[in-house]
Amino acid sequence: MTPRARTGGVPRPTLHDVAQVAGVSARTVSRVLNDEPGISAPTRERVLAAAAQLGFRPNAMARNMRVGARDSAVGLVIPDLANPFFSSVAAGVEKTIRTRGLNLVLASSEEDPARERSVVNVLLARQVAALIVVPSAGGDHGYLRDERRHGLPLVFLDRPPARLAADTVVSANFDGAASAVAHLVRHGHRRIGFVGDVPATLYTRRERFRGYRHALATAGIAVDPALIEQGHHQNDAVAATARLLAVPEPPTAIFAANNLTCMGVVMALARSGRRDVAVVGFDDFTFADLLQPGVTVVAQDAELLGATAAHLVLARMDGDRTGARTTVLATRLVVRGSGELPAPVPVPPR
Amino acid sequence: MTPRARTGGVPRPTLHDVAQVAGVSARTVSRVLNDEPGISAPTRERVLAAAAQLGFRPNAMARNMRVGARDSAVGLVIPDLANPFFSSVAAGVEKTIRTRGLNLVLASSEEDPARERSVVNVLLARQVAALIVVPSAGGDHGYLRDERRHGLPLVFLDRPPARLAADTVVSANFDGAASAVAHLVRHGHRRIGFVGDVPATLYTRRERFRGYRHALATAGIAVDPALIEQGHHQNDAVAATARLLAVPEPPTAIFAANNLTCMGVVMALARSGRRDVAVVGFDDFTFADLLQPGVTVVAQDAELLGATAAHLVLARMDGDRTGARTTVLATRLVVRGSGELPAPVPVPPR
DNA sequence: TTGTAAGCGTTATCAT
DNA sequence: ATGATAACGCTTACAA
Repeated sequence: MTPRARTGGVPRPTLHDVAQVAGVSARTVSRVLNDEPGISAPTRERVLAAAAQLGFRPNAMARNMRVGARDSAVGLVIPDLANPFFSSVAAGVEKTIRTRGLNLVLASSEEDPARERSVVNVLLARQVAALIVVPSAGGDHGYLRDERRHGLPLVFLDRPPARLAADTVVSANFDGAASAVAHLVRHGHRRIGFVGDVPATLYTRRERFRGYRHALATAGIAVDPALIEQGHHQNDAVAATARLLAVPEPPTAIFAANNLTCMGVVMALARSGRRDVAVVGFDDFTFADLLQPGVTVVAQDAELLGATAAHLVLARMDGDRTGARTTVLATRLVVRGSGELPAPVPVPPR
Repeated sequence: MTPRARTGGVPRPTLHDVAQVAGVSARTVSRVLNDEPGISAPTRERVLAAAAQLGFRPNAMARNMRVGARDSAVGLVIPDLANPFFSSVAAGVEKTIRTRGLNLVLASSEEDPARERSVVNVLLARQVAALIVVPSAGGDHGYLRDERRHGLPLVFLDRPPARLAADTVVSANFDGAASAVAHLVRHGHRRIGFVGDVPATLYTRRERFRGYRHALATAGIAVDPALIEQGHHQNDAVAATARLLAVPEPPTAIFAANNLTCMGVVMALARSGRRDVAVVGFDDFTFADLLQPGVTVVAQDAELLGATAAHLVLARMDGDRTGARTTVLATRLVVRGSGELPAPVPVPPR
């Protein structure tokens, strides 16, 4: 009757219990279970039998502690599990790390820096072998400097950290956005609306907005503040689109800066029966090709983003001690129709 | 120079290191960090300062081991992280357990019973506080009987376990499917195709097929094997739909037994320009309401499914020792247009 | 108010 | 080929 404060039920058998049943020492059981050499066949048999009979399961916590190794888990912090972009990222991470027998521990920060820090601390206390973080806007990651010094593989994903130099994997947000807007310009548009993420301080939002402005500037088009809107959820974007269409000289095209806003823009246009407004979105989504017209997007590969971060983690675990690096993954313009709608008023020839 | 086999870098400071710097014993540091009473203010200060200076982080593994508690994590095994249904389930679990300070450890089984068993073993070795499993078809969960005996809260989700009595949370698959098909019958259809999950042995597939047959039988319609198809991925369902439309007396309506197959069916119909075939799907999906026509579905609440399983886990952790129970969550028919297309040939009056 | 010793379940070291 | 003992980092008696 050991005084173990378990959830209830019979206490779980330990190595010693197995040893006792098998009539050997704990060390021997350990040897057998770890396939160490120098064990006689009969002993081996007896130990295995005893373990099976008791339903023995090694305690990985105790093992890790003794071996001084960190846990065999990689922590991943994402802002929102229900957003398909982030769940694809998670899938990419999981597929990559499990080739090395590592597990995924997932936590959600709800896009809140305080909560992000709290879950990061929990993961670190659990001795995760590495940490991948999609940082929330407004955070400060200086507190992770020590961890890096202590050798923790730490990679930031989709957005760079604040006040800390660390490995980072991001999409080519600026280039992608610029190419999207240039695409619209090429189709004759000069009044191009922007519907961005929230908050406006978010890295991806800022970069994509830079790309938007750059493409306009390149085309000699002035940025009209009346054409700049935002909204994080679909419904916000629906409202934003309505506002855009109501300005005195409304846009003939809209660039939607992420998957959710793009869905909102598309919804708003579909509901109001406007099939003349061109749309290009950032980040692809299911059914973008089935809508009428198909939605032209700048696609980023979410799984690849996750896999790339995971590979970086593995390299660090393998002893790569080179300086922090930033990897930028190219985006790809996927032409489907909505981005090729011509501007209604033909551009006058030069 | 302690001989710790860390990933590299400086070894991490321990309680003793902090004690040494603060000039107190480890016990005192422990007291301060756990806010135990009986500590003088100055000592407290010094300890806190030392901990901060060293960047000390308590080792949760060591703590749990001593306290005899299990890990503060709940393990969740799902077949596929990239499937929005399962990521919503995960979101529901996460939101619920974090109200109790528990973390989510997620693993993917790839719908493979062998892999499922392997990841379950890894999670158990990690001493997860509880386990929620979406079991793959063809598995045998008898090996978990001991765990239940040892008091491990264990809940099966979306599908029941094989060869084991344990808590289970599922949707009303039979009822939902039957109501979907009855809905089509009500709109005059008598040639109703079925596009099911893969494998055909999958619990949800079997239940939904039972519902399909039941609804047909109730309407006095014989099941025509030529109208039964299947496909797990969208593309398979696209092909399945094409085959259905090619049979001598093709269906005027299709019941798609899950979200992916439904997307495939809708895609196939959209691409072939068939707007006359009615469709009802099982499980809702984004944009189902934006397509032309909107897709009528039997919606199940994936997040609620996850939350319900998590609540069951919490109850078990709180000491609920009653027998294994099965919870069935109702589905809801969401009418959007595709399921209300009338059968082209009017049904002759009786 | 603070410290000492023991022990959680495992593995490493050194014997035998 | 096998075992006794210490140790991993922490908390819980029990002293002082």
